[in-house]
Amino acid sequence: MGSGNHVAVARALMAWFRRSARRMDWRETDDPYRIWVSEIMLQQTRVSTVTPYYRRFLAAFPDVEALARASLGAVLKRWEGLGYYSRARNLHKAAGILRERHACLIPSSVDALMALPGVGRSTAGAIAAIAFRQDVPILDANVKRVVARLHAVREDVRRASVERTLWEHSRRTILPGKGRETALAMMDLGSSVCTPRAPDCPACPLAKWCEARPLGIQESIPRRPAKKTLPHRDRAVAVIRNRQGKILVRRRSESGLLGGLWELPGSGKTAGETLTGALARELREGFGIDVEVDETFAALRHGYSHFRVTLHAYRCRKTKGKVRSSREWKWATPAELEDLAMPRADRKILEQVKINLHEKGISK
DNA sequence: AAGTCGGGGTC
DNA sequence: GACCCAGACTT
Repeated sequence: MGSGNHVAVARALMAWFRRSARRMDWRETDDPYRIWVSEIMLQQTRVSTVTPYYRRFLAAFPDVEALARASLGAVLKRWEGLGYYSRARNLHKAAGILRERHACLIPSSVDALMALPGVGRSTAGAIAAIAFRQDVPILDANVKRVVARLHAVREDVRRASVERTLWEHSRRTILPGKGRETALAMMDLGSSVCTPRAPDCPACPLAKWCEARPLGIQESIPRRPAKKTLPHRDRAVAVIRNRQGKILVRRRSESGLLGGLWELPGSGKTAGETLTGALARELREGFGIDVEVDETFAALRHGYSHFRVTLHAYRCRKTKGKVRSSREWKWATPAELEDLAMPRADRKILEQVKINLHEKGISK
């Protein structure tokens, strides 16, 4: 594409955007805090998924001060089910930094934004462009796809050298003085017209400049990496009730998978072990209690980003010992369990527990 | 550069 | 089932 066409492309994009802009809660505000929250929630997450979470989160934490003051547990509870929980941890941590060092103000420069935990170049660009109306580029999945097709980039778009090229292409789409509108327009175009599969090229305002379209290769850009089959694990989890009918739960480490969430105690099996044997061992080593592993009442398949797991839920009875562990744990009533942030899979297991209790006519 | 990190909508 | 999503961070 000739360099002289960039302004024409940008103008065509703007004209299309004025007719086709999508409406979203976070587009109705100029509050940088709200836009920041939305950008974090939207990382690797669809608009339709985010919307209800965004509303509940902002109702609970309406500004930086409220978020910084809240406990991590309260923040994670509002994030429960949204996934990628490091986003919530980083958001909470960043709020603390903003309160201590920035008088609760969101910085406006890309570099200062990138210094916040959980804010990379793309998110920093989006906040600077949308909240502060700067002429800076973004490169989310939508924009990456649009510019890769526009310039017929056949290489793997994850390669660093290719990514630098795409950033430059994104920068050239900015209509001077219209950084905010350009960013929103490119995202909308990628979301509603230049879609991963079956793009609606006849409706595309950039069709006459698109290099992929005349070659018929638009659907194979960006090039997908070869699919790899995800490993599968089996895991046993225990439902242990004490004499008050409370259930034993423990809190996961704040780093790593599902960090900071509460879960049913459980274990994977190592070589030469049975699943129930591994569960008994984990409870002995991790909590200092002996249990009798009773019947299994649920098996749940669940997929994570890089592996799959089948959770086998066992009812267990404590036969000896008092719970003692270095990890954080508690006996929780059903009502208390509702207030803890838990992984989706564990939540489903507990739903089964409730149903079973109901069927057996046991109250509370 | 490659791996880690969720969950659900959608085809 | 596989693919995809307003990516960041660690190793």
